[in-house]
Amino acid sequence: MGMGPTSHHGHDHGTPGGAPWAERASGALTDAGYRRGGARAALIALLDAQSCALSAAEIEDALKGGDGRPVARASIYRILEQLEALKLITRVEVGQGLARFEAARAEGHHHHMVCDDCGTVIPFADPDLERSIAQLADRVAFTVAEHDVVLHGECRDCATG
Amino acid sequence: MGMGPTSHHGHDHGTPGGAPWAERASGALTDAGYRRGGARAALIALLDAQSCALSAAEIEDALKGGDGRPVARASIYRILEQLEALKLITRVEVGQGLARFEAARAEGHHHHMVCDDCGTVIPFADPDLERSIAQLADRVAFTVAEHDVVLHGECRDCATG
DNA sequence: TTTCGTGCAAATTATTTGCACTTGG
DNA sequence: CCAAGTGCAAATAATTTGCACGAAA
Repeated sequence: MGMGPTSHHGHDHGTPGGAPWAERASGALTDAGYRRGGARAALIALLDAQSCALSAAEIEDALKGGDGRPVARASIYRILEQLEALKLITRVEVGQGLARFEAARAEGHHHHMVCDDCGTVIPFADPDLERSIAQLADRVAFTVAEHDVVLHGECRDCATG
Repeated sequence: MGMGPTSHHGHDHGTPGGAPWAERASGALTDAGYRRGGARAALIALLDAQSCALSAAEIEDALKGGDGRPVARASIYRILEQLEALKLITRVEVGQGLARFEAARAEGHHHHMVCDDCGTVIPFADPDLERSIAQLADRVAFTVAEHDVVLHGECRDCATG
């Protein structure tokens, strides 16, 4: 239950240019007693480079395609499970029958729009929406740890063309 | 594209006691050219009696357990697919690796809280949240047809006991 | 009767697990 | 050296599909 390698405390917003998430993830894994492993490092690097959620299959393909080293599907799922347990990544299900995963960064909180026509997933952020959810979370007889908002519809390309 | 049995127009909130959804569903199916079928009727009746989303397995068990007549799993999925295509039901995915379905009633719009501990799914409604989503929908370069909000955390029972 | 609806069983797809081999500490 | 990390292939779980029979129009 360490605080992580660096001396940050509480939130850690900002730092938009660099990407401390990969470091934080590696540190948290070490703290949790995990060893260093090639597959895991490749997966973390890939997730860190994404701006939105990827499915296990997409991760496998990206790593196979030279964007890191190839990692077996089973390892991908196992690593994703570990990362999720440590809250380092977030699982996103948008109704396509598969799960997507993305780095959980305090500063990059967002939700998703899904084009039910072409399947594209587009991220978006909205402070007002977050405020509504925060207020709601205080009122319900339920301890809210996370929340997900998914908008379904048609993306501009599908609506236009 | 009928308006349904009664002469409502625009929103139709209220009608809490009766349940015109089953009728509307049957009517829409007939309009769409479907015949009348026992399995489908049983499924519609079951969905109409629920206050929240059920999974395919739960539907199968409920129907097998005397709450209607037994329906084969394949038929359940096929019927759910038809109902979803006609927007008569809504598919809800809350991150448990399975899909849930519920009647799409204009007057009963709500979202879901999922206890990540015991798996219970609890419905809730919040006008302020809806307002935020409606405003957001107007601003984005995306045609929003539906939306889903899922709160993850711990239910009162799991937090207390 | 003629087409659609339904059940059963096999097929698919996403994900998990078992086990042998490799590697980090 | 030893336990943890990883790959491969088989096992599961949810959902879909093919085909034959029964029912609605």
